[in-house]
Amino acid sequence: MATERPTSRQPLSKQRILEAAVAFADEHGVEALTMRKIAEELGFGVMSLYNHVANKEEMLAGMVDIVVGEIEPPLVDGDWKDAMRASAATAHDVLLKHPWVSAEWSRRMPGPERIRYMDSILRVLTEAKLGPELVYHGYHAVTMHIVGFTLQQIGYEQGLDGDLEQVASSFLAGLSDDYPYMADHVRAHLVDDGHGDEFGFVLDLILDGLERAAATD
Amino acid sequence: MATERPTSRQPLSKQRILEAAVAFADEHGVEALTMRKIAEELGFGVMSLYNHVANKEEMLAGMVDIVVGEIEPPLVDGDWKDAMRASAATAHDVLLKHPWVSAEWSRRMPGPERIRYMDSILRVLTEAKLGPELVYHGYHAVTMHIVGFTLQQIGYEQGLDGDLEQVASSFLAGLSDDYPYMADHVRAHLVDDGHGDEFGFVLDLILDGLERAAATD
DNA sequence: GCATCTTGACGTACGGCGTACGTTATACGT
DNA sequence: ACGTATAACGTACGCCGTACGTCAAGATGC
Repeated sequence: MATERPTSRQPLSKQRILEAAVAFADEHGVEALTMRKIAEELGFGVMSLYNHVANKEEMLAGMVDIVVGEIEPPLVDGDWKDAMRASAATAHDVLLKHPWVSAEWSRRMPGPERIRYMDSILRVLTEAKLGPELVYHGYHAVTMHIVGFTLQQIGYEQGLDGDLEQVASSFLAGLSDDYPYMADHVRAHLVDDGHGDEFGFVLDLILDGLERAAATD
Repeated sequence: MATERPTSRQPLSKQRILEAAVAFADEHGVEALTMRKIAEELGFGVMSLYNHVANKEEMLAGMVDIVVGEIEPPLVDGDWKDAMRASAATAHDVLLKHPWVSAEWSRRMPGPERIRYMDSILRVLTEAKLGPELVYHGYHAVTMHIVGFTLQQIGYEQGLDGDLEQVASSFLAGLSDDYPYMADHVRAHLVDDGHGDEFGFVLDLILDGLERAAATD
């Protein structure tokens, strides 16, 4: 007859808080995330969270870093472009699975997992013998592509929350005839999601460009 | 002896509100922007704003669109790559002048100015005879680069608010020896801001890649 | 000249937010 | 057995976006 309630009353911890917060943000969006809701989810009072995280900002930083930890870093042996493509693909998947992360990624100093990830990218580029200048630019180009592209993709997808066809056609209806190219582009979005692997297409533009630049040094 | 106060008491309007809000966000950051502060800035009560804007979200959308209107669209005659480069450069400048815009850009449906801008980009790409597939991908690649790159650049710059050298070296001091490539990269950031025009470098990677892809069709 | 309608200002109030602060109950080293 | 540290809790504060009701001044119709 102890006073403990048997319901999921493992003690609080930073890890448990962050995991609950990530799950909550995945489901309801990061803009709906509040300290009170996370506490409630875990069955504690709001202020108990503050024994484990300094404030909401630190919690968000920790959440981002947990998600970054899910990304597979590139393998170091084998073709460097294949390795980068494979790792970028997992990064793309992870960011799509946690749609709030891309927007948070940019405005924060990197946490431990992100440092680890950055280092692995830089290592592969360095060992690809691109030279310091191209490693520097290439690193920025690749990470920019991964986060920027995914961010744009997510923005587009939830801009037309739900029925693509309906939203697009009503958008087209309201579009002035002065913008025929825009109208064509929207229609192009409607013809299946074909257009192949667009993420990979642009990534290859960058990787091939780097390779070519290294060759003509 | 009328009851009017002479101080800047032109009547409120949506345009005046948006301009004040843009200026405020430029100075204090968009996260510090509140309806009360904008109203105070203009010398009115909070709720008077709501006679001109539906809510804060609509206000933010309007603010973004005003800034997008500052971007120079590409010229349609002359070399298409030159035109794209020039327009992208002004976009980059504008986004740097209003550092909060890049982050807001992505999560909104386009407003009138952004539609106008999108159409002008698509027109140049179309008239460059890239073919529909490359226009589609190229449009996404270019706009992704402009917004994504700038967003990343801004995040980096305000991540180390103030003295670059100091922040970077203290970051290096706390960095584990397990990440030598990362350390090298941070040091590379320290050797002047040289590295030339990185924004343009990556943009050229994309533009040249598009051109080459069009040639080998 | 008067009545009516419209516009845009205003103040009040509500629910929710992040979090500072003081209190209390449990666990543990001695 | 007894201090001490840890981590839970509740209360309270200031700020947020905004729903709602009010009201003065100008525009409009007669």
